[in-house]
Amino acid sequence: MELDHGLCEEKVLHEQNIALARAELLDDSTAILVAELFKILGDATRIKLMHILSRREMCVCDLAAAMQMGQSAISHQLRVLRNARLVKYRRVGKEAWYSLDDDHINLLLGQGLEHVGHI
Amino acid sequence: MELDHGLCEEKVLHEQNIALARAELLDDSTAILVAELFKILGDATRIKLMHILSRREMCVCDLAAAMQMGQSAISHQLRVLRNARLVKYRRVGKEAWYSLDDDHINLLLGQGLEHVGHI
DNA sequence: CCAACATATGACTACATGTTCATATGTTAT
DNA sequence: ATAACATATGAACATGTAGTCATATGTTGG
Repeated sequence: MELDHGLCEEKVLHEQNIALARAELLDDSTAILVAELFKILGDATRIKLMHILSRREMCVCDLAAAMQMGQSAISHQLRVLRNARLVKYRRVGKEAWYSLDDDHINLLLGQGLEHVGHI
Repeated sequence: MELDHGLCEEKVLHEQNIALARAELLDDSTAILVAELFKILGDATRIKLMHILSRREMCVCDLAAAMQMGQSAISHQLRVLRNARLVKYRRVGKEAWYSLDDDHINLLLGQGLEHVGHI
């Protein structure tokens, strides 16, 4: 990391911008939190899972069948979503029924779909 | 990928859920597009860059100075954002002034910040 | 208790990704 | 033309991640 490299030429104008940008800079922890949220949304499998779960509660085995993927892969991804509190689940006997944790996350998903023009 | 493993026990109930989920499944290309969008938002450096650019137009060298990072790293990240059409830039002499491409992306950023409770 | 089943998890592999270093490209002023 | 500067880019390296396989955990019915 090359910290103290010189500023640009037009010192007067640019230093003001730099100072302002620095003052308003997102602090590391916040940036990391937001990035981690988006990172979790940044996988097609998880997107599909969440899209399914936004419509109905499903158990792991059925999710695997619907997505035509192995149970283990689905389970691993559900753990990621669980850890990020994006999905919740309840146990019914040997089955685990998953659903979206709240509507806020559904809103984000919708915004994403809207942005790529598929809504 | 273990495609044809058996369904769960409660065939009747579950098969309906599976069929519905399959019918409403996001198609691959859409899921990948959305995932790629979120993936790009899934990095703290890019989040900070976009946060800065949501407030004011900045040139590469000043962004590097404000974020205390090397010019090359910033430039690489700006290219990622550029390719995803999340930022735009205009050349002024030797400088390149970057800004957010539109407000929609700013909305997504805000939603993310809101979700992690930092707004 | 035991067998069958649903889910979770650890280890491993293949692949993607962020930063750095060195260098190329392109612009301006002399 | 040349030097100084701002930006872009390629290669290399370190780290992270998604899926697979094998297996563990935990539940239900016999």
